[in-house]
Parts: sequence; C-alpha cells; structure tokens
Amino acid sequence: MSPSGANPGGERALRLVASPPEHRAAGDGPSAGGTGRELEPIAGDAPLTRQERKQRTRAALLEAALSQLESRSFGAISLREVSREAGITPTAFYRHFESMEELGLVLVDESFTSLRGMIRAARAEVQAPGDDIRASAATLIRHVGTHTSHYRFISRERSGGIASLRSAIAQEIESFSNELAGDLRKYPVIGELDRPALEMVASLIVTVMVATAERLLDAPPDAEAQIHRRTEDQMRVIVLGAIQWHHA
Amino acid sequence: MSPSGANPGGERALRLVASPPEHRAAGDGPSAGGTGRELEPIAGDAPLTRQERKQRTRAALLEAALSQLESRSFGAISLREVSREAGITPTAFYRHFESMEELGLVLVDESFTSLRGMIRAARAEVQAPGDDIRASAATLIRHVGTHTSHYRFISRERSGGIASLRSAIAQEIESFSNELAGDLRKYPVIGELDRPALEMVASLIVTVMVATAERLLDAPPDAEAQIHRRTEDQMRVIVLGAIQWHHA
DNA sequence: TGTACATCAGTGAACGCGCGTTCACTGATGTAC
DNA sequence: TGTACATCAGTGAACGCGCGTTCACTGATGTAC
Repeated sequence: MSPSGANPGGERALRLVASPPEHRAAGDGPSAGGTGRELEPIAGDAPLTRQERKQRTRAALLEAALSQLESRSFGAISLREVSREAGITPTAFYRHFESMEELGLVLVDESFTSLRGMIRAARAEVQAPGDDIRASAATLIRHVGTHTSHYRFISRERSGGIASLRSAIAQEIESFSNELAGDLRKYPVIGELDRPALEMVASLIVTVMVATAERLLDAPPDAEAQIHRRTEDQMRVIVLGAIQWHHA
Repeated sequence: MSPSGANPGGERALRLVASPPEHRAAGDGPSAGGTGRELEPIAGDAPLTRQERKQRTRAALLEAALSQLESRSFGAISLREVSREAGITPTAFYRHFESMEELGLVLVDESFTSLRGMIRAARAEVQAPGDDIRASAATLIRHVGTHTSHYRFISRERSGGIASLRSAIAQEIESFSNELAGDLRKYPVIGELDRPALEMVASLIVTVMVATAERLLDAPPDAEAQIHRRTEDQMRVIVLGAIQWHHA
C-alpha cells in the first residue's frame, strides 16, 4: 500500500510477463467469447464509466457463482473458479467482495428481493375473490421457471453447510411467513383466527410453497403440470382445514 | 500387486519410519484418546477377529463423516479428514469404500433404515383411535433427537450438491410417502378418497414431517415444545381439510 | 481545451497447504496340513 | 499342537493439482487547475 515500502521481489515480478496466465489457459479472457462473461459495450455505445464497468464485473461474479451452484453446493465452490468464469484474476475478486461468504449473503438478498416482487405480482393476478390459490400457485411456478438459479441457490443453502447463509435465509423465510399471516386477516372465516393460529396456517402454506419450488428444481419439465395441480390441491386442503379449525 | 513387479522406491520407503506421520500429528492415533475413535476391546474381552475389526473401522468412518456434516455439506468434506478422524491413513479408506460418494450412499441407506424403524414405533405408540396424530408427532420429534446426525445429513443432502445422493434420498422419501398413502386407507372418511387424492394428502403430511425435522435441527432446545405443538396443529389442519376434501 | 496528478479495477508471480490417488510395503490374523 | 503359507487391513512416501491470500505493479479513467 505505501509506495515507500520495501519491495523484496520487485524485479522478479517482471520476469515471466509473457507466460500464459492460469485464468486464460483456454482462451476465455474478457471479451474472448467461450464461457467468459461479455463485459464490453454491445454495439459501439458510449464508453462505460469506471463505476459501470465495476458494476458489470460484480454482476458477472454473482452470475458465475449462481451458475456453479447448478452442480455443487456453495461450500464446495471456489473463489478462483468463480473469478475465472467471470473473466478476472482471483486477485481482482477482492475489489468486489471480502470473501465468498459475503458474495453468498448478497445472493440471498438478491433472491428475496426478487421473491418479494413475485408476491406483488401474485396479488395483481387475483382476478376474482376466491381466485387467490390459483393465482398464487401459478405465479410461484412461473417465478421459479424464470429465476431458477436463485431458487436453486436458496434451496441448496437453506439447509446447507454455511451457517451465516442458513440463518439469513431462515430469517427471510420467517419474515415472509409473518407477512402472509397478516394477509390472511383479510379473508372471511380464516381471518377470524387468533394470531398464533394464523401464523401456524401461514407457516404451513409457506412450507408447501418451499416444497413446491424444490420439487420443480429437480423434476423433468413434463412433471410441471402434475406438480402444479398437486400444489393447488394441497393449498386448498389447507384452506379447508383452516376454516374447520376456526369452527372447532 | 504382482510380487515380481519393479520396485523403484523400495529402499526409500523405509527411510522415514520414525518420523511423525501426518494423521497422528496431534497424538490422536487409534487408542490414543482425543477425537480418534476407540477401536480396542473395552475391558480385556477376547481379541477381535479380522472381520470384526474391519467392521469397526468402517463404522468409525461412517461416524466420522456424520460428525463432519455438523458444520459442512457432504460435498465439502474430504476423504483425508474423515480417515484422520476415524484413526486410519487415507490409503486405508479404500479398503472400505470406493469413494466418498459410495460412503454417502451407505449413509442414506442407514438413515432410512432407521427411519423405517421409527414408523413401526409410531404405530406401536397409538394408544387409542384418534391418537394417531399425537403419536406420530411425538415419535418423529423423539427420533430426530436421538438420531440427529442422520437427520442432519439427510436434510443437508436432500437439496445438496451431489446428484446421486439427492436422487437416492428423493426416492426413499417418495416410497415413504406412498406407503403412508396406503396407510391412510384405513381411516374412516379420508380412507374413501381415491388414490391420487390419498397421495396428494400423504405428500402434504410428509412435507410437514420433513419441515419439522429440519426446523428441529437448527432450533435452540427451548424451541422444541413450540415446534412440537405447531407440528401437531398443522397435521390436524391437514386432516380436517382432507375430510372436507372428501365431502366436496 | 490541455496538462499534471490521483484513483483504483485488474494483473501476474509467489507462497504454503490440504487434497485424492498410486505404489510397494508390513505384520498380525487366518488357514491347510 | 506346530509349522508353513496366504490373506488383507493398514502404512508411509510420493505425485501433481487447485486452493486462498499476499504483494508490488500497471495503465486506463477521472479530477483539479
């Protein structure tokens, strides 16, 4: 950091300038095609600012991590491989995140921000009173389809090996469940349940939603319709049960 | 393998016989206390046969893997560390398993054999008609308490990074769910549902059981009573809903 | 608009480490006679 | 019961590899004047 500091290896550092660097071994440096991210402007646009470039690299790192989560858990992916896929050297990773764990926490945040957007969409899709279950199930299933890698990440790390991710995810899910409990207030019979009962029912619905998302991630595409139907039916069973619960 | 084969390093192999081997660096070799497994007879018993010793080492490897799964996912634990904790060299690992993956599949099998034992116990605990839900919840929660590491393993790898484990677990859970669908036949109103409906309800119950087990694994001990209560309530909601479903 | 300086995203070499796997081996246990 | 040989669980050295992290650096972008 200090320019006046000792430099014991300074001359040596220049020796191998021409040797092929590790992260370009397969010709996949930035803007070289292959699996690397494309960081250049798309069609002769104005040159990007430093800030914009940095943001793109950061996004490429997050995307690279998600793509590696297709086949491994977060605890098994490496900083070097993520950097390589994003098209930077491992050293540059630290310009964006302090550690892989910090990157993971950003992914949790991104995922749930997107999920909250989905909830708003679900509310908008309700076309008539009583249409809520149909609309919720359809929206959830569509959202998993369009945000597969985020859902895979959450599914993997919800019970995964990294405590900080696990607890961040658990907290997000719980707050989602509590919101849902509040929403249930608006419904005719169920809305009259006391708060603990509402929370119990909300957590049951969320459990089904999580299970549905996880099922979709591993299922072949032609199983989607069956999963969709079953999810709707299970939600209806819960609602019927909750109504009886109130009468009990 | 062939005794007549070349032996280019044969003399060298004896050179360092007295140097401290890696896996005993902290004095934790077999029968040296510490975190190593105890492989010796407990109180001057008859000497063990070769087969018995081998079985003990194998069990120590499985137990070591489970213990490492407390803090990481299966994809992140290493053959060397498991061997070290079991008190053998990494080389000897291969006398017991072809790979870590094979060891993982044995753990899946072990876990579900134990789970099937639990189901039998649950049936035995039903003390009166209508007591089923209470008995099931109590048995499940007790079993998670006494087989924590197996449940943690299943919870982690159910959505984890290793495809073969994931699909082995999914298969076991599905067959459990199908059995439960059959069992539901015996119940008064619900038993009259058609097979697809029974499967839908069974899968909902299993989803709640899985969620309960996973909740127990991460929760502080004083949250157990609350989880227990909620699990019972959620199962009752499902049963009430399923009865209404039949009437619809 | 031009120039001098500051900033900072990304580089490339180097390090020590733990990994999975191979190999030839040892020596206690087991077996055949 | 004693002896010679076979079996095989476990050993220890060695290998090449990818890892996370450090360091001094480069050179394009940004800013002050």
